[in-house]
Amino acid sequence: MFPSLLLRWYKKHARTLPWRGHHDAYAVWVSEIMLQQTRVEAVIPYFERWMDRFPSVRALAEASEQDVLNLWEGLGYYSRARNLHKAARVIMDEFGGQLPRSVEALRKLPGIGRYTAAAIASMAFGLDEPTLDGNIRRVYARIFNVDVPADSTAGEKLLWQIAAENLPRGKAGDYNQALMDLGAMVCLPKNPRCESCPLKIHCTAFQLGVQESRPILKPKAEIPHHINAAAILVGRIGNPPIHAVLLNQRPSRGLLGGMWEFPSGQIQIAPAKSLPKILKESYSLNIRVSEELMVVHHAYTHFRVTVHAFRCELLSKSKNEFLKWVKLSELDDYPMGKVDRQIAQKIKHQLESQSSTLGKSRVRK
DNA sequence: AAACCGTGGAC
DNA sequence: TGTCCAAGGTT
Repeated sequence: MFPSLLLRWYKKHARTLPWRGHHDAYAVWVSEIMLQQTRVEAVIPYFERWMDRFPSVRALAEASEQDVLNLWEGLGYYSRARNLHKAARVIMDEFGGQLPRSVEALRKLPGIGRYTAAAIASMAFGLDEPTLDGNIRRVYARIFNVDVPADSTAGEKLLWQIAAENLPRGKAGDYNQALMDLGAMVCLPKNPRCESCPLKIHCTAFQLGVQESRPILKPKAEIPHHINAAAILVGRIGNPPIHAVLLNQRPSRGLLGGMWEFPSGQIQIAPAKSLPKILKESYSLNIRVSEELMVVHHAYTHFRVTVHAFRCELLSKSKNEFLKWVKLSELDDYPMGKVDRQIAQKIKHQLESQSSTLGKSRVRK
């Protein structure tokens, strides 16, 4: 029925994307991981840089995690990068550098779930595997007017079944991508372009005029708002002494795992007063607050945060193994989340303009 | 099952 | 301006 209509539409309207036509399973894999919860436009420059720097499974496996996270900085969901890195080493060790050619084996690799395994299997290996992502879920929920929550257990089961039943044999790769292109360009979440949709005559939700309210999704929990305080400790290291700042490496699990940050903590109120106590408890750092440098607002997926960044003075040395003095000139080599990168940039500019002013005044005399 | 995990663009 | 949400996976 509609699969052949969709494939015909796809031949004419398929997007030209850097990872299409690669027929290199590694490129397909990298692109699928990057595309998880991330828009095509955001992925393209990262994909190009990645394939340039890590052109093969071997190149990725031999890289350091620091290098991997640096290339990923700004894309978000950093466990994807760490899992990609881990999986590359598994593929070298257990599969001789070649991706396994079955969904079962692919799914055992870290970072590859049901969707990604089927996407790689169908697109890179030509296997008859149906898949389901946010686009395909929306397209099917409209065509078949699915009226149970699409993100519930029952809804997911039904939609995966629909995906399997409608899969044209021998064309799964193109078909899966066609569904996603349709979802991204025509069957949009809001204001879908139904009049130019090749499947409108088959779309139950469109016939009933309820396409805007499909898929039905479960209500989302409210997100909390936190207040954080961060300490900017400036020192001098090396000979001749160069400006450096004290950074902390976050634990490998959880938010911004493995990334670097300015020592910080969550507080209730009165950030300047609370900061010394927090740093004492969390990092064994004895500090005195000197001045407030900046305030940063940021929205993560599950909470919002307001960060107060303070210039501070170190009162005694700390032995915390996760803390490190980093030269301003080497700040870019340390992967950070957006908030800390913003703070780092500001500190860098401030100290650079300071030292250049001092330099000029010295020259004058 | 529900919570957790980033960022940026569109409206 | 706040809200939604985008080629999901893990715990």
